[in-house]
Amino acid sequence: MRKPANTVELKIDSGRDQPRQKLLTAARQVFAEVGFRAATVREICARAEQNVAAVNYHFGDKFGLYAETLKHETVFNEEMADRELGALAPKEALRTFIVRVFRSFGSADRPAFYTQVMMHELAAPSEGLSAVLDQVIRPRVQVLEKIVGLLIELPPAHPKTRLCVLSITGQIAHYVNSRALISSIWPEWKLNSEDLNEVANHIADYSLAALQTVKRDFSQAASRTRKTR
Amino acid sequence: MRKPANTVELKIDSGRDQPRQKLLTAARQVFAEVGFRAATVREICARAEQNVAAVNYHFGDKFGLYAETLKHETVFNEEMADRELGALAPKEALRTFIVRVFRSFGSADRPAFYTQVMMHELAAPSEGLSAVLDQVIRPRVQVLEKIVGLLIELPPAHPKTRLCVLSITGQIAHYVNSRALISSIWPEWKLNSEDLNEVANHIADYSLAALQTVKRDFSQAASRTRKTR
DNA sequence: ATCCGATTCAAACAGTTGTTTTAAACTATC
DNA sequence: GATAGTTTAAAACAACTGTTTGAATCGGAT
Repeated sequence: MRKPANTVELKIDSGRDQPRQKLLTAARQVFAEVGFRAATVREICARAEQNVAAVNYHFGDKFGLYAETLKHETVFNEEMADRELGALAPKEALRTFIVRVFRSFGSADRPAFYTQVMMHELAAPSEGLSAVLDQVIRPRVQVLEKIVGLLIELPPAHPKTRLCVLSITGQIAHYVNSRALISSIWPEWKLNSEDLNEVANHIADYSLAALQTVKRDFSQAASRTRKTR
Repeated sequence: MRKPANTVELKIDSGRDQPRQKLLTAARQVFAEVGFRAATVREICARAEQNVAAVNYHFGDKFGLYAETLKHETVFNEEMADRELGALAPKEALRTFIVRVFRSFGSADRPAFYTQVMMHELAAPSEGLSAVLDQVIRPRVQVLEKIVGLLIELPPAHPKTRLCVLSITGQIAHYVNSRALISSIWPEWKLNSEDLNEVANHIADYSLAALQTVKRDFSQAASRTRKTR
């Protein structure tokens, strides 16, 4: 035991690092299920069929494994998605964006890794939050700001654009964050991928209708003070 | 030490149970901050200026304290609020409902207890989830179903009503669940109570516009199959 | 076959957790 | 004021955590 890895060590002989890969996939499972803090290296090692010391040997410590886990899944293609969506009319761009995000959540019984990790990070933030934020959230928000800006004819950075973007992302995130709650309130609601597709289209319809009204109303009566009583 | 409380024991001599109350308020703080699992009885007892054994003596075990904590805050006046909303026109009822929920979240620096506990429960559910669900969530969802049903002229139990309700609750919940994320993306966005009031009114405007379109569109073309491409 | 570094393993370590124990302090009643 | 029941307090317990240790094992170059 001489070089217990803190320097990341490129490792191009990737054919022969089964333990690392097994640890990574097991870790992704466990971190997604219970979050960083509640995850135990013993559980991870058990699933990966590795010794308890393997995590510290290969990744330095528990958080090193977590960070590697977050890094590894970053094979997203924002530019392509951006270009692709830019070619569509804004209305259809919004709809396909929503449908695509929903699809990336995975099915009801097998939600995607980032989806679950983000929930844990939001409830009990660790150092990993900013990584997920930079790599997954921020780019998508920028795409949405652009689309919504076109739809309501306001700049992407306008406060009203931001509110509308959050109205959309809020609707989407709800089916991730509160899935347990929804299933508990409406037990017959299965939320399989077909259902989620219907939900995605509902959100698109709902938001397109709202955005059209925003476009119409917001331009002139920008500063309407409303009493909340 | 003879009767270490598992039978709840009404305790009407409430003037003299400082330790219990101090434990409960300290526990609410800690549970809200880090969730049930990550909370430690030592931290709770330290804040309550009580001995470590106090939790087990007064509440049986850690979860007994948690359950009592959840039970105790249920002195809400939902019924009154419900009756009050029924007297308003549906549009204004929706707006005041949203504003009121936002207000119950507390200000930015001091979010309400249930709000934070629910986040932790959703990310890492414990036995306490169903309690919060029954006492806080379900009643409010029913109120919303009624209002939205009136607005889109569909029964409260209709699937489309459900989707619209979730579109509204999703927008609201987003400012709770993802507050850390929002503050990180738009650091200048302070989200004080004035901001939140503006957000609440935006959500009302946004949703009223969408619901009007739903009412218009949904009645005739109920089963429109849409290709997602 | 031999050697040396890299890897694996069982065991142990140090710290934290919820809970229990045991005795002391308190409180109200006779 | 003595006494029985209730409450507090310090300490210890057992289980679990991430991490380290040091020896055993492996795999390829000599």
